[in-house]
This record gives sequence, structure tokens and C-alpha cells, in this order.
Amino acid sequence: MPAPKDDPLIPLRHSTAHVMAQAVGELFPGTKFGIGPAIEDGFYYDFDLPRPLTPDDLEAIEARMREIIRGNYPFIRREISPEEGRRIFHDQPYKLELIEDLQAGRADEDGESISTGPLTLTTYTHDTFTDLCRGPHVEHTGQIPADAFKLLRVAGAYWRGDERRPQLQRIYGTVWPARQELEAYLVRLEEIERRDHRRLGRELDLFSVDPNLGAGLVLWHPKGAMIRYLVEEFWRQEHLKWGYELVFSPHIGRSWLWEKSGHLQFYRENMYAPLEIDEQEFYLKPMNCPFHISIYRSRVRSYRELPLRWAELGTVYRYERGGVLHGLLRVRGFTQDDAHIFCRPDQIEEEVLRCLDFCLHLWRAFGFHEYEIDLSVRDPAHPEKYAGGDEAWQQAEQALSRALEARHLPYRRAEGEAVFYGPKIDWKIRDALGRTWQCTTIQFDFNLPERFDISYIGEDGREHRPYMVHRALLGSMERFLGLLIEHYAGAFPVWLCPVQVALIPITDAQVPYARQIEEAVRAAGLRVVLDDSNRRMQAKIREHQLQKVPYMLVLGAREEATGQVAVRLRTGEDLGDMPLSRFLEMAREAVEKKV
RNA sequence: GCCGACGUAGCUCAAUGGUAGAGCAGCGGUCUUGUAAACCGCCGGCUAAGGGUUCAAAUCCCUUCGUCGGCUCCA
Repeated sequence: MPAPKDDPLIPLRHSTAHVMAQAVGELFPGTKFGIGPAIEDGFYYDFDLPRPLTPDDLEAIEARMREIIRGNYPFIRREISPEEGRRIFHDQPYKLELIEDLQAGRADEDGESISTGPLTLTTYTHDTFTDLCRGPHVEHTGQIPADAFKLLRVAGAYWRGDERRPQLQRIYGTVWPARQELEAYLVRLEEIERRDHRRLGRELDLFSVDPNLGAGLVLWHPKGAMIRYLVEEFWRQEHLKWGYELVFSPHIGRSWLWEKSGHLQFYRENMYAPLEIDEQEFYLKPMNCPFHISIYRSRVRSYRELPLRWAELGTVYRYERGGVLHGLLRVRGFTQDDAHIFCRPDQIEEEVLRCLDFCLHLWRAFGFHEYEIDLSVRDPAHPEKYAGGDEAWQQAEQALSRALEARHLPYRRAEGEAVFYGPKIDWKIRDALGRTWQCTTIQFDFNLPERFDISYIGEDGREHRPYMVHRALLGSMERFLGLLIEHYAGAFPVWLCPVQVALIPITDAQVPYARQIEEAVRAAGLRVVLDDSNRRMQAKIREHQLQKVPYMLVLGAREEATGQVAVRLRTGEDLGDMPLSRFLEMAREAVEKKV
């Protein structure tokens, strides 16, 4: 992701990118240079090279970079005309394209669009390397600490982010003011890897994805299924409290439905091939909306019954391109926490606000407090590209922005990013690796009500078209659970733990006592396991600690004699002996408070 | 889908083109222990699948599937 605009390390990182570019250019004659910005925690540079890079190449590039750094070459800024730029970069097609676009006011040096085109370009030169660049840079290459940078990996990246254009080789690197900071960063990367949901999913026996049954298809093991069950139960209860009704719909539907909805026309490449039976074609559903609309259409609707809020944990299947699958975060079969709201125009404002409040309530309940929100609206220059009337769009966009503002939620207004059928709020959560994943989406739809010709009878006795809002708050169970695992690094709050209490008898002699305790703990409504394995107490503690069980009750001769339990928390804290009743009170309180 | 790397036991990893191995996990025993790993033994593999090259392939080549890192796209 891009570096924050005010990051003081940008000059250092951008300068290191230039040094890397020089090194690559020297080691690979004929290199064509793309762009190379500073990003969060580092930098990259894109190259068109005669052959693929290997890890050995990265070492050679790093070695040459250290030499350039030792040269203490100053970074020299120059202002040049576009003509001069074309001369300097006459053998650099990508740079020439950038100059063209800069002149036309289409892009800046980082390939991002800007509104006005500068007539003066700037270049920065150090040693033998000159790049088209806005700066700023450090004063000279010697200011780059030679022991605090590292080239991390090479990856493919399309020129200008366009998959129809050539694919370049991108080298990612990181650089810090001092060696200790680089080391701290590398340690951070390792910690992040340890909380990767794919690793924790295996270690905690929560889920698996078995290529033998298909990529992107998730198997929920008992412990993962327990967490999912708890999330879903909570979700259902809260929806009922917040004025939703629950519905269910099938996994397949006749081609009629998908033709009517337009999915076969616009979404076919993401749909699984049809199943044929009785000379009819059925498709696995990639979305739930056509079914909910069909429920709406099942009889005449009155203005009196609106708004209708119908929610379903609807499992959908989408054929996602192979390269994008990622653990639980990007899969081919997933269960959306979907709902559709049908309402009158005069209800829209309140419905959007309700939706937002409910959304905040849910995320907070699961311990998430930081979001990135986009409000995607029309491209004002091309109102003709969109379904639905001008007035409806304005009303919908206003309802969305007012709701965000009423709740003081910072958001980015993304003009032109709305889909053709309506404006939307996209709400993203960051994973442990800093990647953001869209979970919540609140979307207006002016298209489907039209296509299915749904209506309600108004006060005036005439037919009116209802507004329709799609919303998924957690997004999907798969993605949400993936993020939940990383958010808590597998140490879930007690109410979500598949195993809340582990009983650890010190010797076999305490097993009968442990069984009594087990029964009492289970009767208190807690999920408990008794470890009567043939191992030492220390090994059992280690095992359940690694399984992130919040409470371990150690049961030895002393506890049995006094009828107590020795309580140890997964933090390692030893609370000592206490009566079982006191422990149960403590655990139940934690469950209630959802901590 | 694209670029690159990779695919050996449940997991983490070994093995010059020449007999596939270790630790952990699992199983069986012994031990009966006071807050993060007792000891001994056993089991475990068509080296992802298919095709080639070779006297000989985990190793070299091709295809498919999958995984990882990105890009593009998305809940």
C-alpha cells in the first residue's frame, strides 16, 4: 500500500529505490525502467528485464547498492522541458509514456492521476542514474544506511496496473534509518507470519482447504465450526433484535432467474457451469439477491409493510480466478451474512443510518475498532452510465454520506467508483499483514427492482417501485473468521473459544475427581475437555497453552483434598487454588462480557 | 487469468542423476510426576498427478492440479 503522505521516511525510501534502479540498470544492460515509489515500510521499483530475477540476483543488486551508497553521490534536482525529457529518456519507453501523460495532465510520476498538467518536469540524478521524479530525496546516497536496507522479494506487476499491458518485474525492498529498526521490522514480519490465519487454522485444528476436493472450498473442523456456530448464533439473535426477519433460499436456481437478474449477461465468468436436468439448466448461486427478490414478488406488497429487512446466511459459489485464492480470505464457496432491505423513498435515510449503527454494533462486539471506509459514488461526468434516475441517485448518495457523517466515520469519497446499479459504502478491515479486506458492503440497487419489476401499492392505490439495499456486514463467514483468527492471534475471547476450560489431573489418581469437576463445569454451560492422557502435567499445560485455551484447571492431591481447583490462565498467570464455584463465576462473567 | 518461486510422512525439513531420512505429531509400553516438552519402542512414503529423457529420476524436460509472493479482479 502507498506510504502515508506525511511519512518522514519517504525521501529515504524513494532514494533507496533510485539506488536500486541504478544497480539493476548496471547489472542488466538494456533494462527498461517503470516506476519506483516509496510505500508503507519500504519501496519498490518496476523493471522490464531481459530475464526473470532470482534470489542470487537480489544479493548481487544489494552488493552493488552498497557500493553506490559508499560513493556519497549527491541527488541533483533539475527542471527540464518535456522536449528535453524525451531526449534524456529516448530509449526508455515507459518514461516516455509518463512524459506524454504528464503533458496531457493524465498522471504524475507515480502513475497516479492528477488534475492539471505541469509543463515543467523534474529529474533527479545521482552518480550515473537519472530518473523522472518529483522528489524529494535525501542529500546524497551516503545518507542511506548500508546495513539497514534489504531487498525482500520479486513479483510480477502490470505496467500501469493494467492487465492488458506488459508485465514487469517488481522488486520490493525495505529501508530504515538504522540497523536496529530494520531488525525490528523483520521480527515484526515473523510475528505477523505466526498469526497468519492459515497457519493458526492448522495448528488450532479449525479448518482446512483440501485441494483434492477443490481449491477455495473450505472444510470446517469441529473447533472452527464451533466458533462459526457461535458467530452465526450471535448474528441471528442480533438481527432479530434489530428488526430483521430471517429467510432461507436454495443453492441453485433455473437459468430463467439468472437471465432475469442479468447475472448470465454480466457475471457469467464468475459462475460455475450449469447443471442440466429434465432439459433445464440450473446454476449454483453466486448471489442471494434474486431469491430474496423472488420472495418479495411472491405476492402483492403494501406500503404499510415496508421496510422489509430480510437476512440470510446465504452460501454462494463464485468461480474466482486461480491466482487470487487465499486461505479463508478469498475462496470459491462462502457464506455471506446477507440481507436485503426493501423500503419506500421516504424511509431510505433512516434505513441507511440503522444499517450503519447495526454494523458498528457488530464489529465492536467482535473487538474491531479500526476501519477504512470508501463511499463509492457516480462519476459526475457520465451520469448516463448508470441505472436508475438522477433524483434517486442523489437521494441515495446523500443518505449514505449523511449517515457516515452523523456517526463521525471518516471516509474516502470515491467518485466514479460506484457500480452501474447504485452507490455503495465499502468498509474494509486490515489483516495481520496490513492488507485490507472488504467485508462490509452497503449497496443501493436501482437495477434489480427494475429487472424483476417489483412494486408496492402506495397510499394512493397505485404501484410504486421500492428502493432496494443489499448489505453484508461481516461480509462472509469465511473471510470474517479468517480476520477474527488473525485479530486475536488465535486467542479468542472466552465466549468464542471452542474449548474454554482444560482440566489437567496431575496423576491418574485425580482422574475421578477431574471427572466430577468436568461434569460441574459442563453443567455450568462451559466447553470443557479433560486431559487424562499419559503425560506429565507440564506437557499438558504446554499443550493447552499452545491451543490457547483460556482456563486451565490443575487438579492434584491438594485440590482434591480441599475440593478446590488451581486456576491458570493462558496468559501464564497462576491464580492459585480457589473453590470451583468462584472459578465458574469468573468464567461466566468473562463469557457474558464477551472478553 | 498473468509473472515468479515451489510441491518429499499429519507438521517442519534432509537426501552429487545411483538403496528416500530426521525431529515433532500419532500409536504401544514404562513412569504417577505441582505450572510451557519424562523415557523406551513401533507405525508412517507409488517423492502432487500424468507423460517423457536415461542403464538408472525426488533430482533433468513437458503437461495438468495445487500452494506461496505479487499484479489484475473481488465478500
